[in-house]
Amino acid sequence: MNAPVLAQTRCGDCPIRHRAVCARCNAEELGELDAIKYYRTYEAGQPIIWSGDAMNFVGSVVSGIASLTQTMEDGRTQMVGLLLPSDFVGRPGREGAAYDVVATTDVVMCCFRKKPFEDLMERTPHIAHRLLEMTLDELDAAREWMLVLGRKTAREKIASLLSIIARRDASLTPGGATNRMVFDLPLTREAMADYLGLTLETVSRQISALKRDGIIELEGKRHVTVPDMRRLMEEAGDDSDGGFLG
Amino acid sequence: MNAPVLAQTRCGDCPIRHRAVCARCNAEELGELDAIKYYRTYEAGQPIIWSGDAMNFVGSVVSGIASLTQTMEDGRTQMVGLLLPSDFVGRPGREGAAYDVVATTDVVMCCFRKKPFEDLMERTPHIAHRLLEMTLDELDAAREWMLVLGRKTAREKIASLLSIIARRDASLTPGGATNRMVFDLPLTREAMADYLGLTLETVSRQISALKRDGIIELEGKRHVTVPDMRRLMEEAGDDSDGGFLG
DNA sequence: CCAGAGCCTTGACCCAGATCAATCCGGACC
DNA sequence: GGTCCGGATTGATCTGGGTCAAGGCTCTGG
Repeated sequence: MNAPVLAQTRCGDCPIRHRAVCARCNAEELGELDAIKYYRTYEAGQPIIWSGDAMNFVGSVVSGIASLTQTMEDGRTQMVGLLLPSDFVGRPGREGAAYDVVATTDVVMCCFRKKPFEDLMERTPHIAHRLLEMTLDELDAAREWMLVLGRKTAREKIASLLSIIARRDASLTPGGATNRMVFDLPLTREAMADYLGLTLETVSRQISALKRDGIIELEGKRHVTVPDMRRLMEEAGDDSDGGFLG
Repeated sequence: MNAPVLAQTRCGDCPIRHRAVCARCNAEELGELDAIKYYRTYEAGQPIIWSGDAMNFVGSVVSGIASLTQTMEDGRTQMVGLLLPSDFVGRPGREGAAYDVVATTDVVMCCFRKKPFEDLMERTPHIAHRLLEMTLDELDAAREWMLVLGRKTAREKIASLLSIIARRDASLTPGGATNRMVFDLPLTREAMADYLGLTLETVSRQISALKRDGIIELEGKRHVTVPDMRRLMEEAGDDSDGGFLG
């Protein structure tokens, strides 16, 4: 099932043009990247990296969904990042991993061996530049999320998560954002709870409530239709549409 | 009162060697930095930048404390970053500010005009490199904080904040970290509440509780003595000491 | 076809932390 | 000295979301 993806996924002609490093590379740099890259697949539920492990690669997600999580010794866990296709993983210049990375669905990663990648980065300023931009984006997303975790109600949290997933989904789909959105939830209720700082029961109840109130429609447990994104974003308590439309 | 600081603060001989850009610059680069830098002071409570405003500078905090906050239209606010001396402010390559930046105490900033700074960054790879490192640090801190916001109890949140402040304080003080720590809280109870996703009443109650239990001692409302950092960090629920000691 | 496993939903109850309200304390200013 | 004012504390009460528990779907495998 992954085979066709692997076969056609080449850095110079990447189906998703992973934002990480390819977007602005010229042919020569792409050649260098090609020389140090390799693909790996992980099955749903499989760990990609454990927090604290030495990490000898960086890379980006080609397909599937992975998550960054942090766990306290008594088992409380908090998801601190959601990695969708084109997202970058790894910390150039850092020794170990800071968080657990787990494949939430089946995942294909495009990896670069770390040392050569860092060398290339040294010689190629725009790669460092691009990486800085991406890291700033992630920082913004993390800070946005701090507001969700610290100040939003359970209902607002669910609405925020749904609208973020819808938004990211739209950005990957040619055709993009419309007022009516249809997508599949890539997360279990438990994973959503870990992301939102809630329990899975509360997640379930709030999803039922949003359904009852006509904000979303559900087909099965995962397939979501949002008849009116504006209403969903109101529920999320966002003061703007986050650039989602227009 | 700020005068002496201003007088002696020169990039090449900065009292705090602000981590931002100086640490690895050679004489020539320092000269270029000197040419585009200027100092600004802000009084406690004064806004430094409003979210969405155009931002024509980057810089670092020389003295005092500033905070990054996000506010929802109904007034709920969440602090998303605490800027202590040597911390960097600004997003090279970005247009506007993403958050409100407010001076929590009187603040002195060392600013660089943005355009020339970006040009310099273009020509000087190690500055971009340094900035990437710093942004990765901030991202780690933000993600660490997501665990605090999402999964910790009020008491653990307070203990986490106190130990972070103690830790940062120690790193600025020659002599550094010991098991007994003494410092001043740079934040009001309300600001602490905004950082922690709590109300100021809960903050007050939990501080009283930690005092009652002998985890901390208070002199006045702001001066804190931690007789045993290990106990405080236990209360914070951290699985490690965060590299604080040893 | 049934059994079992995973995941999800729903109900009943409880408690940590929010909310509302009454002081208190310490500095600034008259 | 007294008054004012902006924190901070403490108490009383309420409630959103956690906890515990009982099923319900749906897919897999026998």
